[in-house]
Amino acid sequence: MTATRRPSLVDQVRSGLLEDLVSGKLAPGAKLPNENEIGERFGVSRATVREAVLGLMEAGYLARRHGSGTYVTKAPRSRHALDSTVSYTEMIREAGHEPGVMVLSNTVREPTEEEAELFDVTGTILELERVRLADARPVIYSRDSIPSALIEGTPPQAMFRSLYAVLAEAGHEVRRATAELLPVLADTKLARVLEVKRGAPLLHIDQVDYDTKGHAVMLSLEWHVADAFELIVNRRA
Amino acid sequence: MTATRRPSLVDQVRSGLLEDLVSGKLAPGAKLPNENEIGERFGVSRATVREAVLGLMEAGYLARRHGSGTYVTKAPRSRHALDSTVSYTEMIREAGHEPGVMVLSNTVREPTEEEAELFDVTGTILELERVRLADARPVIYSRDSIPSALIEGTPPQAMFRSLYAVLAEAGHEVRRATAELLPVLADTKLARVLEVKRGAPLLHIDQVDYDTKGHAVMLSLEWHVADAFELIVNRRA
DNA sequence: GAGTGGTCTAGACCACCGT
DNA sequence: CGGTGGTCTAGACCACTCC
Repeated sequence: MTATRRPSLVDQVRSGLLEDLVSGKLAPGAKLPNENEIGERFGVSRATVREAVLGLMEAGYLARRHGSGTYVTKAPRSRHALDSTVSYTEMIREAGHEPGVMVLSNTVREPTEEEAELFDVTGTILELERVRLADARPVIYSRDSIPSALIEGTPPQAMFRSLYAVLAEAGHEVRRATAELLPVLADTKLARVLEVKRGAPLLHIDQVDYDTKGHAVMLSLEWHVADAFELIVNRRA
Repeated sequence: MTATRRPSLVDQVRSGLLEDLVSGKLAPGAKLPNENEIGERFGVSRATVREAVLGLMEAGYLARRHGSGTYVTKAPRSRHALDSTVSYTEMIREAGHEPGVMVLSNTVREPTEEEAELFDVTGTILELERVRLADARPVIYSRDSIPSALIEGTPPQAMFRSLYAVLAEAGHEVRRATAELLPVLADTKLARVLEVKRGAPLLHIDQVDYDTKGHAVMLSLEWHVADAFELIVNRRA
């Protein structure tokens, strides 16, 4: 259905300002009008302007300086940042490569002890073993586990699409995730599926995805080829 | 001086709620009073309550459900998350280890091409080569570069403390940072200083720190021992 | 001192959840 | 339907920056 909702006033102001940014009407380093003037332009209150600006600040486009003004950031936002996207398909595409997926296995099995503890629901686990491709080159090997109960009725061929889309359609949209990072060496199996040498450096990511209600809905074990694409993390004090 | 500033009302409400959380008065899964009641309790308006709750949501303690209520998150917040701290000293301490630092070198030199482009100021670069310890075990080797102009007048012995503290005192408090992650293998030098085998897996982090004005103030090249402590990244959709 | 963002209020109406 | 969070307003005063 993808209900077409009226964008909030905050959204409208944010989009309006963003348009000025990408069109170049507001160049990097330029100073924005003050908050009252922006409010007049869009016909909204100052509180609404502030929330819109806050969003653009978090996205890295703007910087506020108390007592001075609001300015356009010089350094453009880093794409495919690890902390602001959860979809690797998107990440690969934004890095300028053609994303692809190869399904190695698709099984239903009993939960492991770790999974039984992690997931609130009981029952079997659907495990998907895949290799992601960037321009036909293997870049990520992953083993994803989802409780079968969460995606009952989803046709098997849907598994070839994004698991996030599958979960969202089943009413379990992923809102946030926790990822643990660990550098490892490629063993024989990983070397084969990722087409690297045995002992090559890989980044292992152990990730748990949570839906809007805060329930764990997917466990992902991933191994990333070292130089496939830049993995960026934005850190804040 | 560390000016003692009156905490804002938002801070007071956030602290008050946080106290209930850590004391267990509000158990995981419990439902909070509605926003008007919280406002009455602290004597503030609903907007103030909402901003405080927003902070606790971003920190992962609370979850709001439209039309239902605000609830205490079940999974406790992961400590030493890579995206919410920039100080490794803190990270090591929170992981339950005694942090330590060994300074390998402390030199002043001309900027590299990359540094000249990155930093807004000109002049020489102060480079600090260090090994961080957790309970006397080497866990991170780092090479930090700061434009000398930014920390003029800082006594040399200050370099043994946190560089973030040094920068903050010089009026360049670090607000955010961008980190690029890359799994690598230990070469001979890294193996020696980190006391691991040659070819051992390491996590290389290439980080740029920015101050409140958005200017780059420090460039850090780091190599982390694989299993020293868990590196977590919180991701949001 | 003039102008900016930072904080806060009191109230209104809307959208969603559960009974 | 009542209760919850989601959005928004109009106005006030404070804190900081810069001339």
